[in-house]
Amino acid sequence: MQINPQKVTIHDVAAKAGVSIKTVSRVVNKEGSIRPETRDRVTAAIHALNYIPNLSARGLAGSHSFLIGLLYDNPSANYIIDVQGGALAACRQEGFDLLIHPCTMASPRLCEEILRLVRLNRLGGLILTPPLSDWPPLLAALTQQGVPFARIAPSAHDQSSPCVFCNDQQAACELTRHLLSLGHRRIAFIKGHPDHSASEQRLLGYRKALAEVGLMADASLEVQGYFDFDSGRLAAQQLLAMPLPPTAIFASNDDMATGVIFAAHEQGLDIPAKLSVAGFDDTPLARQIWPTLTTVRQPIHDMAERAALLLIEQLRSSRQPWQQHPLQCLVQIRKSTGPVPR
Amino acid sequence: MQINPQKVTIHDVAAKAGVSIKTVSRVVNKEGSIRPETRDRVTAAIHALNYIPNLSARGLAGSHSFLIGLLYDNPSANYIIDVQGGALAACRQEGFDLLIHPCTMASPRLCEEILRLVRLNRLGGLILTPPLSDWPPLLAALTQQGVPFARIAPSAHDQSSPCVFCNDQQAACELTRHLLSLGHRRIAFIKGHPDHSASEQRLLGYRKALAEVGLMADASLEVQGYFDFDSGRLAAQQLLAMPLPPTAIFASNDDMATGVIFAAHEQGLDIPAKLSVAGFDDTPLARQIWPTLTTVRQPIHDMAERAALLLIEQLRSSRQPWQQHPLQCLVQIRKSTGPVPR
DNA sequence: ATGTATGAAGACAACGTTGTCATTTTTTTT
DNA sequence: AAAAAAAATGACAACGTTGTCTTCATACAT
Repeated sequence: MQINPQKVTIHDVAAKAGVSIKTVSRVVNKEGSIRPETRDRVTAAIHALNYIPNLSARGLAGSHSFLIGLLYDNPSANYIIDVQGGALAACRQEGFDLLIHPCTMASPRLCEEILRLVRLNRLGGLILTPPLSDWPPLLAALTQQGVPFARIAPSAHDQSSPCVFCNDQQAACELTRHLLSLGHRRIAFIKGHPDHSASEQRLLGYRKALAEVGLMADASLEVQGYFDFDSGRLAAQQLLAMPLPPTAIFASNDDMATGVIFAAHEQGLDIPAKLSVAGFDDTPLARQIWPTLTTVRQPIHDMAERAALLLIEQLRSSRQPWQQHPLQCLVQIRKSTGPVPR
Repeated sequence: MQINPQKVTIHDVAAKAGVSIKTVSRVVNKEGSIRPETRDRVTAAIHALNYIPNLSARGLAGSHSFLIGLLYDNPSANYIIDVQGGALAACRQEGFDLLIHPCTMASPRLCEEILRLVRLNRLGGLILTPPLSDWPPLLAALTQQGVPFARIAPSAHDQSSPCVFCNDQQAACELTRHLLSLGHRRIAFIKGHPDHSASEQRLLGYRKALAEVGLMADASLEVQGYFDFDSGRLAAQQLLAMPLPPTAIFASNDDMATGVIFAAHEQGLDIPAKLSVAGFDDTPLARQIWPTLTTVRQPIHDMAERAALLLIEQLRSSRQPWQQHPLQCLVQIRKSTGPVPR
C-alpha cells in the first residue's frame, strides 16, 4: 500500500486511466455499460493510486449516504455486541458504515430524536432491535417519513418492512418438553419484559408443551420478569416461597435464569438435584456459571447480519415485496436441568 | 417539531432570516463576529424551519467530518458496551458521531485497514482502547499520517497524545492487601493478556503488596492467563493441583475469576471457606455469580467519555500539550473472599 | 471633519462525487 | 453499404456546506 497522505480524487484516476471521471464513477459503482478493457484500465489506475472514494462527496451528490443506523434499547451487553457484530459484518461486506445508537424508550421525544438522527446523518436506513422493532409510534413515524428499516424479531411479521426472526415459540416448547421428559410437572415460567414480543412467544411455547401432555397452565406458576438479573432473582424467591414450590423454573432469558440460580444458592438449594433451571439466549454466561445453564441458542449474530443485508438490498433496489427471514434456534442442554427430585 | 420531509437547506434559513448563507453558517458554527440581534433572527429561522445541517456537505466543504472512530479488539462484551456508552455520551454532547470499529490484532494488515477507515470516512480522530492503545506500529502509523487519537489505559503515558488511565497498580495493591489482611499468605496471581499493559500494572501492584509484608514473589504462584474465562479456569486447575495450593487466587480480571470459581466448583471446593477468589473490573457478572465476587471497580464509562472529550478538544484547537487524565479505581469487597482456612 | 482600525455581513469559489443529458463509437438490421 | 439501434463514454450541472476574500458599516483616534 502506498502511503500517500495527499488526497487522490476521482480526477486523478480518470487522468491516469485516460477516461472521464464519470467512467471512473461507473466502474467504482459497478454500473453496467462499461467495456471490459476500459474497466480493467480504470481498475488498474485505482489500485495504482490507491484511490478511495470520498464518502462525504458521495453522500452529498448521491441520493443517500452509505451509512445505516443500528438502534437498540437493551440492557444485555452480550446481546448488543452480537447484534453489532452481525450488522458490522454485513456493512463491511457491502461497503456501508454502521452508526450505533443506543436509546431509551423512556425518553418522551424518542421518535423525534431518531428522525433527527436519520436526517442529520442522511442515514440510508435503520436496523431495529427489540423492543424498538415492535414499537408502533416509531414504525409509524418511519413509514410516514419514508425511512427504510429492517426489523429483528418483531411480533407481527407483516409486509411493511423486511424482518428477521426466529422460532422462539418452538424453541421454548422444545425446552419445556425437555423438562417434562425429566419428569417435571410443576414447571414455573418467568415471563420476559412485556415490551418485547419474544416474551409472549416464549410463554406460548411453554404453554403449548404443557398442553401437549395434558397439563393446565397454572397462573401462579407464571411470574412476571423483565429480562434482568434482579427480576429473575425476585421471581425465583417468590416461587420458592410457595407452599408447593415448582421443581423446575424456566426463565425466559439467561440473565433471569442467572438470578434464579443465585436465589437457589441463597437458599442452599442444590441445582439440579433439588431444582432444575433453564434459560434462553445462550449468552457466554450460560457456560460460565455453576452449574452450566440449559438454554436456547439464538443465532443473534446471523439475525443481525441478515437484517442488515436485507436493508441494504432494499436501499439498492427499492419497492420489492419484503423478505421474511426465519432462522432456527437450538436447545442447548447443560447441567442445570436434571430429573425431578423424588 | 414540524414534520417536513423536504430538505431544508442553509439557503432556506438564510432567506427566511434575511441574511446570507455565510451568516447562517457562522451562527451554526458559533463563530464570533455576529451581532446578537442577527444571531437571534437566524436562530429563530433555524428553529422555525427545523433546519439540520447536512453532514455530508460539511464533511466535504470543511476540513474534517464530524465523525470519530472507536477501535477495539477486546473479547469482553461488558467492557466494550461501557466504553461505547462513554464515548457516545461525549460525542452526543459535542455534536459528533461515533463510528464503531472492532478489529483483530491478528490481522496482518491491520494498520493499513485502519488508515483506510480513517481516510474513507474522513474521521476526525480515533479513540484507542487496550490493547490497541499500546501497539507501537499503529501509534507510529497514526502519528506519521497526522491522525489525531486519544488513548485509553496505555502503558507509557508519554506526551505523544492525550490519554486517560487509572491506577490499576494501586488498586491491585489494595486488593492484595485486603487478602493479606484476611490472613492469606499463599496468594496466587493469574496474569492478564501480555498485550494489555494493564496486565503488568496489576501484577506489579500484587507484588508490591506482598513485598510490603516481606513476602517474596513466588514464580510458581504467578500463572499466565489471557483475560478470558477458559484461561482462568485452566490456571486455577493448575494452581489447585499444586502440592501446596494457594489459599487465595487473585485473577486479574473478572472473566478469569469466573473461571477460577468454576474450577473450584468442579472440585467441590467451597468459596470462600476453602479458597478466596478476587477479580478485577467489576463487570455485572461480579454481582451475579455465586458467591459474589470481590473485585475492583473501574470507571470504564468515564474513562471513555474523557478520552472522547480530550480528542474532540484536540480536534477543535490543535497543538496543545496533551492532557494526562488519571481516574480512580475502587476496591469492591464481596463474598468471594474470606479468612484464610486454618 | 478626516482617516483608520475594527467588527459584521456578503459574494463566490472550492470540496469530490453522482445524475442527466449529449455525444461518440460500435453493433445490428435492412 | 446505408440506416438504425444500441452501447459506451463524456461534459457539465447539481448537491449543501465552509473557507477566502471583499465590502460595507460603525466606532475610534487624530
